[in-house]
Amino acid sequence: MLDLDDFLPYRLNVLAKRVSRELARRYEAQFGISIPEWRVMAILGREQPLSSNDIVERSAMDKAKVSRAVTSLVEAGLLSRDTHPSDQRLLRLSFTDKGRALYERIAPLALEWQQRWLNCLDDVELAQFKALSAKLEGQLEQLARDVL
Amino acid sequence: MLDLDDFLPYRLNVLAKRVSRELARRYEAQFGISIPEWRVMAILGREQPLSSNDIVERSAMDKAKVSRAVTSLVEAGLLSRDTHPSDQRLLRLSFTDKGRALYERIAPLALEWQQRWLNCLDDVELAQFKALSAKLEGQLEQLARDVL
DNA sequence: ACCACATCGTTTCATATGAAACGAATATGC
DNA sequence: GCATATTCGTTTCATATGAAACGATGTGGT
Repeated sequence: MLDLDDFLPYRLNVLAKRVSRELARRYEAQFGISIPEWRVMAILGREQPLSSNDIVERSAMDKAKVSRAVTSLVEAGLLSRDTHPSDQRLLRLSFTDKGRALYERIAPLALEWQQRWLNCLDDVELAQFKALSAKLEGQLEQLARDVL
Repeated sequence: MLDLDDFLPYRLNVLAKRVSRELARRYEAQFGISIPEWRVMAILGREQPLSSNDIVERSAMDKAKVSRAVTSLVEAGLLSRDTHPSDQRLLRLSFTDKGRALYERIAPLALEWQQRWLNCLDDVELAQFKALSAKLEGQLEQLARDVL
């Protein structure tokens, strides 16, 4: 029989939504930044400058969402949006000083929060969980391809 | 440094969203039913009749969402919505014949799909994954409570 | 009996979402 | 070169979302 509490797609959704809610509560309250905006920041924290499309590829967000997040961040003075010199369709997104400063304040807090969350698992368990998640994601891609 | 690909809240969200998308594709295409609607059906499949509030408690959905899903299902002729005899605030929701028939068609397919997804893990791995998910969810509740 | 308060489900409202249409810029085929 | 197709990012549009207001019903205290 189908028991929703044992149906993994459902369980995962509940878990993921709760994590998001907890995190969003902190981002938004303390820094006035939404989750999509924070994702853009996090990606730029690793690599800069990037086009919107680069961010779409690295973020699993659709381009409309990225476009809106970028617009907000530019309006908030956190990102600069220049056009690529040799291809005017592309943006060149990078932190302003203010943006980088904010990133450097948030990133450690996000990691620290994650740490507090994950410390209910030991190292082996955490590694297992990540590995199994990756397997499940891989399998999902298989199934998605089969349908097409 | 913060690497989004290694940031579990993000990874979980991506995974959960992809699973939902895959499942929704099947529910909606084949049965004309949304995920919130399907959740209501799944809960009623286990226990009947229930009030909207019962479903809220069992489903991790907010009451507005449940209300809308129930309305759709009633309009589609899949649920009957009677009022509780001794407390007129409560609904008594149960399957119509058509609703039960649909449930009995979908449930095995959902389980079978889950089966195909999860068969990338062996039994031990699956048990581990579920146990670790549960731990993470428990810890999340702890952290949420600390903030309040 | 009455009044204040709580509970149930619906509805309203402001916001978030993503698919698709779009305009601008570039690449490709002929 | 020029017409066509493709890519990039924005905007539009229809829908989904959840917090809060709401009306209806019940409960409890006096």
